[in-house]
Amino acid sequence: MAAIGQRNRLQYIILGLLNQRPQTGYDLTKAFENEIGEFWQAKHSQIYPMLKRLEAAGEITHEDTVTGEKLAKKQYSLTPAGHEKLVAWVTEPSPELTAIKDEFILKLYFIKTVDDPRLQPMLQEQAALHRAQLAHLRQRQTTVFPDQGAIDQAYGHYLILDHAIEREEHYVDWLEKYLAH
Amino acid sequence: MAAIGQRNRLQYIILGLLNQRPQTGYDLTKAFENEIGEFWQAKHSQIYPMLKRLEAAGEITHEDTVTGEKLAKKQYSLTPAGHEKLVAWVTEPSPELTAIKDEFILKLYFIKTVDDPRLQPMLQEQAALHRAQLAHLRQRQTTVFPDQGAIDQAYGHYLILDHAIEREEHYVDWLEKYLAH
DNA sequence: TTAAAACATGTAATTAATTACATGTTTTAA
DNA sequence: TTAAAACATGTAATTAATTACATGTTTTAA
Repeated sequence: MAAIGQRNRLQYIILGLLNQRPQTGYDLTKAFENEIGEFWQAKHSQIYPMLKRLEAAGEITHEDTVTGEKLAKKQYSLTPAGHEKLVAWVTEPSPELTAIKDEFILKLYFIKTVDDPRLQPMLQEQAALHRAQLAHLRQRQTTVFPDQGAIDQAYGHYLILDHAIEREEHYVDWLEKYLAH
Repeated sequence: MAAIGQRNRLQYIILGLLNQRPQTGYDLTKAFENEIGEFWQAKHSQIYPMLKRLEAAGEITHEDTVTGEKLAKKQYSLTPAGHEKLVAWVTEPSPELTAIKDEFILKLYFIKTVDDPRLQPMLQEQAALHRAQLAHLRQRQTTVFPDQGAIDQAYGHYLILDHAIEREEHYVDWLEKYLAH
């Protein structure tokens, strides 16, 4: 039998998010639509089954709550076993490089010459896309981290948002380097 | 019935690589270990079945060759239908942002304060990893593109290698920004 | 007051991707 | 001369991930 779930990083991300505060599957899904999504992707159809798995393994538990008249919610939180597993994961080395999938850059690879008429429109299109994403991330930064106190309380969150912003800045700079002026 | 293979970008990458020159599955696998791998990942166990699929669809063909006494190779090349499909893919817009998976950045997210004793060793470890990758990519650049003529013949390839190098440079710079000096 | 958006939770079917299994040849360096 | 590395091609089993299906509640803005 192969080592079960040898990788499976999603479980650790969920443990980490629940360590910050108890949350519902819906809340976790939203987290992947914000900063987390810049460095890992998951949809609710992957998250809900994982929550069941983690609960079955005794690493999280849930409490049923109701909003309004009858909207049922499950508020999940870490057990001591779950917390231990999270700490172990954060502590171990991360020897793997960033895995990137970028369809646009791939298309670029198949442009043979600098005067290909498709090149400039492609660069323009991507520049617009990444400028919009950059503006979005900068907006997030001012709302999520309005002052130094907010940074001090969620330093790691601040770091990854800063990283995402710098990445987009450099992506746009790179595109502009090859944009005809 | 859902649109079959609506996404499936791997097939286009293979078509693009075969458009440059006829190649074997082994050659394609090697391409994913170099620059292509910076922007898309695939193993031979995904590539060989895809080659069969593309051939069955009439988009590529192969020619059997033998190296030495009896080592059989299949040299794949594009058919006109395959070339058409490749051109259509390159021409259509690429509205999706880069998908990134970075386990280290995720771990950082769960570091709550600037004085967490795990922070600096984590940053150091990643800096070493990315500096090594950067050195590797720069080495590639000098060997693959020794002069302007090489660049002019494979401009897209030059662009993506340049992009990969800048990305690693900025990653290292970002890590150093938070490294205690 | 009402329609749309957001909140909330799940499963089924399919596809993508990795890891492991399986086998053999040729070249290179010790 | 020989062992290791690289070349070469595949399939099986498993896991990861997406898309589609399925259903209902609450809040917000027109």
